[in-house]
Amino acid sequence: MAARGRPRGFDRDAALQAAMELFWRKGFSATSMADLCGAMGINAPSLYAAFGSKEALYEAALQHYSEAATPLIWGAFETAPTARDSIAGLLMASAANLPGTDRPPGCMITLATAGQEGCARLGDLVAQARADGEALIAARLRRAVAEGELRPSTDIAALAAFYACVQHGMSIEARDGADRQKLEAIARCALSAWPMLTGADAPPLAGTGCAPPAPPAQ
Amino acid sequence: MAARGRPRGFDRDAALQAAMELFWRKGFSATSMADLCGAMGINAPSLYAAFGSKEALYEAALQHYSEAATPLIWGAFETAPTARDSIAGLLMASAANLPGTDRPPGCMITLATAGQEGCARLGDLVAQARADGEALIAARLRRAVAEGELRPSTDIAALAAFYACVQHGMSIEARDGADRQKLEAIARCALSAWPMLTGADAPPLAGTGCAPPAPPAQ
DNA sequence: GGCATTATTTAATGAGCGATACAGAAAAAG
DNA sequence: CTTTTTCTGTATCGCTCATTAAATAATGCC
Repeated sequence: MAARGRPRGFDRDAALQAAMELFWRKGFSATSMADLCGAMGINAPSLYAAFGSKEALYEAALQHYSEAATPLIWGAFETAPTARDSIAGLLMASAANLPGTDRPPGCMITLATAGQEGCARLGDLVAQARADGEALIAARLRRAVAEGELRPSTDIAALAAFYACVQHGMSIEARDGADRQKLEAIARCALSAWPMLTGADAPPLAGTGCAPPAPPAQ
Repeated sequence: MAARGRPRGFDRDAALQAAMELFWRKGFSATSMADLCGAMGINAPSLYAAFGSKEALYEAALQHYSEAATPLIWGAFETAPTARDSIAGLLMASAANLPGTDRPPGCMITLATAGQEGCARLGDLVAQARADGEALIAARLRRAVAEGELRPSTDIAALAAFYACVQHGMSIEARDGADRQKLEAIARCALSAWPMLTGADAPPLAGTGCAPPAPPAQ
């Protein structure tokens, strides 16, 4: 089937890339249609014809981001020989890629706040993507237990939450200007807990002096 | 001096509290004047007379938040007998207070994105507040070195960045629905690295299998 | 009482928002 | 060629945004 009618006068992928960078940097609601049209080099009707709406364009930009960023951050996660290597690779790749030299700093998914900005559907989308990351870590740890790398008593949920938390925090640090060296230092600190978290049968940090729960306040 | 003129018909602190919760939950630009007026129970001119502008109101709300939240999170930080206790208390208090049961989840300062939303002044304000938190941790660690608790070779910058990163990440987890138990598990994991990070003269994680730096991509 | 001062309500301001109607332009199909 | 189809530019839609002018109401001071 041939392309009927007047051909599109712009590169759809390049326009999507420009929209992604803008959404990534400024968030959903702070990015206006005028901003988008300016960065994409097209007028509003072309944008609507190609992407449907501002919300649909954000969704496409998120997909585009995920396809570009996932192999960089998670590329070696499943193929690494040990769970320890998987997580070390994840954190080190995050440290290498999150500082924004030519790109916006931090992870677009981690820093997205579309849910608070009134658009519940987009908020669920990015929250789900964040949860998927933690689930990937947990699945890798479960596999390590099944393969005998980790003890069955390993607190998988706690480890997955911890390393996901560190990776999320690194996006905030990156957005505040942290460079690669600083993020790598953070990653090394987080990884230094690995033997303690996986080497003992006792629950992590038992008897290390943490105060008992106090009633939540504020 | 007596109060001349018609007295104010609303409670300024209660209105500020309502504005704070709205900004906290939705961010600066996604919170409209109509939202604020509705939550504060006043009309726009009263808001402008009492606070000056939307931006000034955000600044006042941030100040109000800081005064209310700082003692809860950082209250025992300086008085704790050891740096280890200071940081454990910081993370455990964060775990106790960040899950939003009756309040918005996560830390207002950590999650603030006003800078990306076009208002540079407010962005600098919250970024500075985040940097201040890390500086507090670093100062506490320096004190611990001076008092002999920690070795002079301790990598203070790395430790401060790491624990600040974990605390920042906890706000993202809290906003995604993490409860107190989950955040406490994260805190325990982070604290379990303490002996490794402070017990050796060697730089943290030397020879623990972290890949050498690769060229940043994406 | 009347006057000065301050707060409140109502209503309106201009600007910017996301989204579209319409006409013209560029291609394939007949 | 004409017709059909699709894209592009201009101009605008109705709406919401933050902000404010004007009029009214409530207090202290005289």
